[in-house]
Amino acid sequence: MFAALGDGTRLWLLAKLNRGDRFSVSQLTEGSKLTRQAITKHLRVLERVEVVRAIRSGRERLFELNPAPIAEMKQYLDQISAEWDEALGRLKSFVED
Amino acid sequence: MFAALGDGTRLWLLAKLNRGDRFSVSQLTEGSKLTRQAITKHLRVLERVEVVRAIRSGRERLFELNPAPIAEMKQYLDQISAEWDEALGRLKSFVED
DNA sequence: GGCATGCGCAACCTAAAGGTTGCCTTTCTT
DNA sequence: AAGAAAGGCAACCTTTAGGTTGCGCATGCC
Repeated sequence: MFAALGDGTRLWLLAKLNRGDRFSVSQLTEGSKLTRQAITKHLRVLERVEVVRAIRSGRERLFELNPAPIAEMKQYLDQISAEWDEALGRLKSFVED
Repeated sequence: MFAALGDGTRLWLLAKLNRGDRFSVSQLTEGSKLTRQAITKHLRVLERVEVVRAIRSGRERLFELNPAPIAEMKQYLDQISAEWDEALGRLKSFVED
């Protein structure tokens, strides 16, 4: 999941899909300096971790964002910082004693 | 940042540091099947994005977690899902009209 | 039917990521 | 003072990630 977002091009794709519109592969390729194939590969990566979802309409594949795994990730980060805060709390009360 | 967390070993390291304790390189290497050098490299990656911080004490380098960039990342994800929710809202009111 | 459009598949290339090994320096211990 | 413990550095290897090119297959349009 983190790895899927750990690439500039893919973050850029997410940004394009962010407004809630659906885009075809060719549309997503526009303005990217990369080949359609490259974009396809990136989309495949995003698809595998389900942060993006494709529905085919005729000869096109329209991609849209899927918010669920993003929420999951936030939870994970919340957990990390919560445990960290707790640890800081323990340290503080230890120092104060 | 995402890329830095996009590796199993590094997530594992973060998990070890998560309780708020400080660990030396050797300590972090224990139980990991990898060489000390490999761990060092991973730590360097985490250090570069500042999710981890090292302080040297004698001949050791003690690593600790730095919560700030994690919070930053959460904010970023919040922004994504907020914009997505907003888009869904627009869609909903459009359908209802 | 015939041609353009939108994609997928496969082969291939190159650079970078992940790992190991060997050796050297610094610090601690006794 | 000498040896052990903790690390850093550099060279090297192997796999994977990111990209391109060429071709083939549907779908849409006239």
